[in-house]
Amino acid sequence: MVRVGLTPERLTLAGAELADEVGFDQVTVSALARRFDVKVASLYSHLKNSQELKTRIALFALEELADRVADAVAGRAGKDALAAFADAYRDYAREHPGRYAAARLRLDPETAAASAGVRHAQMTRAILRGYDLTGPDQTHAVRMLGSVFHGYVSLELAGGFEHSAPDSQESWLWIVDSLDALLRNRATP
Amino acid sequence: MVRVGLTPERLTLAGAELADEVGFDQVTVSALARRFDVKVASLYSHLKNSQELKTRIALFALEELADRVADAVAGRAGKDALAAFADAYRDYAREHPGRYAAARLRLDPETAAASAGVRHAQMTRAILRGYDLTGPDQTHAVRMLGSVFHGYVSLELAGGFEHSAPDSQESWLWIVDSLDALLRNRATP
DNA sequence: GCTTTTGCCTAAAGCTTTTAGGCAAAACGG
DNA sequence: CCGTTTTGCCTAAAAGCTTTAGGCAAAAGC
Repeated sequence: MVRVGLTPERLTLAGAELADEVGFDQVTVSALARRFDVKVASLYSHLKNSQELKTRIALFALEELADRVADAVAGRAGKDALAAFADAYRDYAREHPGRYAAARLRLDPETAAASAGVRHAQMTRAILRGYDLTGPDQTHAVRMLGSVFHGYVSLELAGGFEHSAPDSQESWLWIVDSLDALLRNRATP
Repeated sequence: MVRVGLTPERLTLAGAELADEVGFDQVTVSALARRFDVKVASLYSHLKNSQELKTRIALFALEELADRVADAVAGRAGKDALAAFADAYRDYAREHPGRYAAARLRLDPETAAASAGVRHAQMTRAILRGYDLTGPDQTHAVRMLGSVFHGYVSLELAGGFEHSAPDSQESWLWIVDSLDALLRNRATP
């Protein structure tokens, strides 16, 4: 009986990889056990249940994505920062579709409050510092940016823009451009 | 042995209702059988498999949503049409979260091409007739509108805007307003 | 080196999907 | 109206996923 050295962390990472390969909702405790070549029940010493596995992958993905975004926007401002933010988001989703899907898992409020989701919100607000938006306008803008980026990436991943011209990349640039113009127009004089 | 009168149509509708109650991914052949108080295997005379059930619900939802949107935008133009389109979309998602999730199911290309998804694209383009966009700009705009509306609705359904001011409704109006302005700015002179 | 802890195991129950084959109710045809 | 065909729901059963309980041996601690 050789010990493989399972830990919640290793299981989470392997789960994230599995998610990217087969899709987040195909991530099961069974599939993970196969991947480590151990019996299914063995994983239950490290995970409370299947839900915990998914939550852990979600938190991991949120963190990883937040790190990437932070890296991308560091030292940038204005439209430059906006584009870097948008690209970081989109690139992550394309490189790691399963993890991206995981990051969208609905977390219970306490878990969400303790997650890197908070950093995401902060960084979005930071982007908007370049645009002089005041009061509720800032929140509206945060919500709009979140919606556009999430919406676009999720439609793109679903293959929505695959079989039609122009290229998705062009639309992406057009949209980022438009958002920049929109935010500048909304700026308080 | 009383016959209940199962048909693919009744199963689809019941599946849609079930989706709204418990979430689209909790819709199972088993749950549906329980709802009709018949044995699970009985449903397999009417459905090829679980996937077909889900696809049927998705197609049903797409159709229903397209009907609603068509109704909402009929006789309107410009910003008025844009707002009606947006609201129809959002209201459907809030009234029928499970069906809305179903409508986002990834369909294989042929199924998608034969679905009401085509009408959705046409109606989005129709909205843009009020904004004099030419060539690729129109496609970019279609993609952006789809992204914003889908993104917002999906974040809202996930509870993303629940515990913070200002009210979600205000942001929604702000966003529709902003999109209208954006599209007017993009119009070719 | 001996004890305690830990990690992976077997066993088993419950749920979902799916296929195969059976029997009785409904529909059809004379 | 009765006999035949079709249809609809049934039982049975296999295979996969989740989860719990209890066991044994490897690793860690003294």
